[in-house]
Amino acid sequence: MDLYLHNSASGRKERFEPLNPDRVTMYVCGPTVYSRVHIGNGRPAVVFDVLFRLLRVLYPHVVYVRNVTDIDDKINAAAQAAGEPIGTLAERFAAAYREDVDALGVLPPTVEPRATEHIAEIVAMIERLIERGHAYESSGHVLFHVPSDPDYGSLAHRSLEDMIDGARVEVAPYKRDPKDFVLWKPSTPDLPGWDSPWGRGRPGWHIECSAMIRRHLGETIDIHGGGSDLTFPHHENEAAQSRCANDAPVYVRYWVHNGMLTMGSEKMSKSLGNIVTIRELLERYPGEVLRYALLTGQYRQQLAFSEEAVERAASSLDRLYEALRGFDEGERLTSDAFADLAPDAYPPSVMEALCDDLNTPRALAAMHALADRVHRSGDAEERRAEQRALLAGGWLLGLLGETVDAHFRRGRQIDAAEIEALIEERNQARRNRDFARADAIRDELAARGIELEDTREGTRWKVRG
RNA sequence: GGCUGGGUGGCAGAGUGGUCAUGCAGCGGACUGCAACUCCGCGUACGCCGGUUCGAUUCCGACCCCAGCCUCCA
Repeated sequence: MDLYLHNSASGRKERFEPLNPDRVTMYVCGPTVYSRVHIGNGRPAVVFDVLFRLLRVLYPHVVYVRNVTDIDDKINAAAQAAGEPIGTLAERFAAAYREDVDALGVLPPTVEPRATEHIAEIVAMIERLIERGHAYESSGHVLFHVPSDPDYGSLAHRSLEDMIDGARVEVAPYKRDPKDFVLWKPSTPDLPGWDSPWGRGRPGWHIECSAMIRRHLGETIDIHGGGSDLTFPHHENEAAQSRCANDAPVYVRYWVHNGMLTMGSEKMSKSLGNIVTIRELLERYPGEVLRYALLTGQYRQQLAFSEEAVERAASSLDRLYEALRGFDEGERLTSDAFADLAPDAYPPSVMEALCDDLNTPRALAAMHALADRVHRSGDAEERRAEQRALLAGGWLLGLLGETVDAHFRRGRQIDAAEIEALIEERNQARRNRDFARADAIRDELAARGIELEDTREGTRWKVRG
């Protein structure tokens, strides 16, 4: 099955053809680790996790790199404010990030490189840029000279004339051109720094990604992902650096950008202060519910985030889990086993939706259609087959990874034996047509948040969502 | 101002030149002792104005409105 992805560079949906099908490469901009991330930061993690899963199904070998930016002025500032060593703070938030996205069902990437572990590569790349006449040293800084790259602006679709010089940035006197940006800057003794041909200093943000990609994935990669707000200037600058420092004619074959989450009508962002952290949400909702909510919109569109959206996601997800009732958990495949299934072992409807530029809303609709098929299945064997299909589709989306039992207990510690005993007592009362007693027991359980359902197979229970 | 992407039923959100998205919520019915789950069914949805067409929410043009990027930002 062919995969189609929207390429930001061309502005259109293109058939995905990896440079080398035996080694598909993908890089996604990870977090700058100076605080807890918000749910908007969770969107690319989840979106590209779905793409990673899909690629693993379609190709034998996928290398997925998601970096950690652990050298940045904001980290320095946060460490100072917290009275904590910079490295300790960065490490703490890197761990927090992993914890947060793990709760969202995001698989670990193949490599998670840190900027500070690639200083040698960064310095070497800057030296190449200077040699080739694309960068220059000035007042202890090294700057990329934007006019030296004839293709600058090709990703973000803007000409140099479009960019109003220094419209919103004060132009530093050491820049030859207002658009020139920093590759290396000097550090003071109290700040992290590394020796370099230009003195003790630290790298600029854009060069980190260029260097890490070159080191781990090579000069040309298949997919580069990230939020649409990184397209300019981050990715444009990154592309310029790599184009000019590398020998390969192409840097990124497919640029893939996710749209922003909005709160009300505005983008969720730290600068606007309208954020809600993943951590805060996890105190109230399962990570899987948050993931479902993030998948209700196609990744390129803006997605309206709200409490109501999360509540809706919770109800929708319950519906899928209801269809898994009675599934023998012993038959459940591990995540790795799912990844190794042949592409045609996944429900075609879900595959087709995802192969069409990751149309997750359509994939979720397909999941609900599969759930319907479970409910309408004739015999136990057919039902089991439909449930297996549902689970395979679920794996692609990173959903339905819990057992039905665990899902409906909603993280609560419950004495199942006691509940079962009460249910038996109630059923005895029902047999005796003592409905007052039966209802009293049901009400008592309901007060504890436990709902009962009488089915042909007997009575079952779940914790109210 | 430049460059992107949008405006779909109560809400969220797909999609399509002429039959159905899907989910949540709501309503009616079946099932149930009553519920819940499940099932069946329901609701004059496609910003505005023109054009093309036998037929447009879908194509074309104008207009209005919204959001993102152009500064750190997923």
